[in-house]
Amino acid sequence: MEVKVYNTRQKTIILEMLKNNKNKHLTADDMLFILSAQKVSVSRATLYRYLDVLVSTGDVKKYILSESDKACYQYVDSGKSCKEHFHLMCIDCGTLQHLECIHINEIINHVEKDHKFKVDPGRVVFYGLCEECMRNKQEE
Amino acid sequence: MEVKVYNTRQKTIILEMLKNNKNKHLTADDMLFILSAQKVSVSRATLYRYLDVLVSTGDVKKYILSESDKACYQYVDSGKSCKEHFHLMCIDCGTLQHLECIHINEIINHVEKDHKFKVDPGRVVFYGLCEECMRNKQEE
DNA sequence: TTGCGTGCAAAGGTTTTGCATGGCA
DNA sequence: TGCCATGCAAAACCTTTGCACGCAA
Repeated sequence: MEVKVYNTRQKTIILEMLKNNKNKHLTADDMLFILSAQKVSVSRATLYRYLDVLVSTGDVKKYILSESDKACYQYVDSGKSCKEHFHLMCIDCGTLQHLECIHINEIINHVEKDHKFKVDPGRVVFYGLCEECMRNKQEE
Repeated sequence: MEVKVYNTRQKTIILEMLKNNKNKHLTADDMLFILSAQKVSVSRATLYRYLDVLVSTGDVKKYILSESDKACYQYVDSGKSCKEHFHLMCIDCGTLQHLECIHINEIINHVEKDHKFKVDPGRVVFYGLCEECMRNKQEE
């Protein structure tokens, strides 16, 4: 049985805000702050509930940066299907790169065949250091 | 001025337990469960306090596997570098599998060399379906 | 004896949930 | 009108902290 989904003012507001902050990693608090600065109001519960939905549909990535224990969220452009490629998240600067690469797909097939585990690429995030941050680390 | 450090029963118990579970990611709850099964008791506060010390000395690695907000800890043998393995998290039943596999190292090297991104394997989680849940899905 | 370590309970901060109300289709 | 979504407050959750007592050296 199909579950109906309603469009609401709150969902529109949240989605717009996420799209306007595409390249930033936002905590729930950050988002509530942004929204309150815009003089629009969404309850914390609604925000978390909708973020959960967006994460499960793959429109938003959720991750936890090492330092703080807070969850961060980032909107992912669904123009190109992000469900079929991987993501590289820099743990220093927070930049999210999209990685399309045959080798990765080979690995997925390997894991499914030989390890009996069907990976959902859209949900996987590789954490590490991007080129720039790696260089900065070495200079320290 | 030097701060004195005392050896105690609790510290010995915790360190032994961590060494006996070298290749596993343990949450605080996991550890308390293991200890209670061994019929030894350490308070939660003491556990967290000592883990903090071990993390700061580098004997224990702390990280948060994304999406579960729990901190994981792992004893690190000072001799060898931390084993490079990935994790398979079943999005249905929540089981976490440890995946040690040569192909993984190839992928890490490939991503570092050709995509200029240094992956930290300890923090990467592959989300997907385990064998059992995959079978259950197909039967539905 | 000194003062670090411990256990308990309470507090802290983030996220989730129960319930009555609001509002989309 | 049916029933999903929302807001509020409370609960759940993991982790930290204050305080008095215990215990290593």
